[in-house]
Amino acid sequence: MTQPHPATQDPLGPADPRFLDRPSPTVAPDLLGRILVSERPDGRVAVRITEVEAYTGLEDPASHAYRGRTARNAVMFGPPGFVYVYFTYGMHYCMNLVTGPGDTAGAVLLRAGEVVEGLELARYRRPSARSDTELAQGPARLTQALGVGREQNGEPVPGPVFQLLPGAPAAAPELIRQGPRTGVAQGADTPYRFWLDGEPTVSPYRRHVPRRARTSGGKG
DNA sequence: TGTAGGATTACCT
DNA sequence: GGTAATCCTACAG
Repeated sequence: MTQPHPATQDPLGPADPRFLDRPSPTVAPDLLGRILVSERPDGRVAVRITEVEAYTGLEDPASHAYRGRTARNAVMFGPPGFVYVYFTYGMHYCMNLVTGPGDTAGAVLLRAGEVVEGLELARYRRPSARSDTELAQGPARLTQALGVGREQNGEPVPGPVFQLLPGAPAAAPELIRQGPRTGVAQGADTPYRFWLDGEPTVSPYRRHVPRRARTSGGKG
């Protein structure tokens, strides 16, 4: 279930405009170890990315883009280099980087990271975190630690809010692992989840569990 | 217009 | 280990 990822031969740096204009399964491992900076009115938080998932668009039954363009996923169908933020489970936001090639609705979900700047602000934003490891351990936690919500949907990367830095250093290729995506109902066997081996911020893998049918007359 | 279910998390035993 | 929370989205009728 876990396998090493064949390292990219000639990876582009995140400052290169072509960095995100590639298929998402290629971009995803190249994001590991990079630094994502979030500049918000209340301050600046940066995370070192440790876990991601690739979604490939119309061909991918697990992608929000699978059923075509809607108001919700419109950003994914635009050019690479923008953030796609979505709301889920009635309370959480998660963020993606829209990738290429071109307008193919590819995206990489940012699943976990290590807060490397703005620890105090991240702790304030994530009061339920019992340790700094939990500040950005999980896609909704990472989004909350960065102060990202619905208003950041469609923000450019790089841009005034988000910056993607090389990392110091970027992930060592031999530490990159690859396996099935977490929590998705369809396409769960496609090994498009990438993470850094040994990182405590990587969220534990969970298979998708179908919601139990509501009982008629019961609550809900 | 109604309804089922979700790229999750926190808290319970 | 299990499940409630909570509302938006997509889709059927």
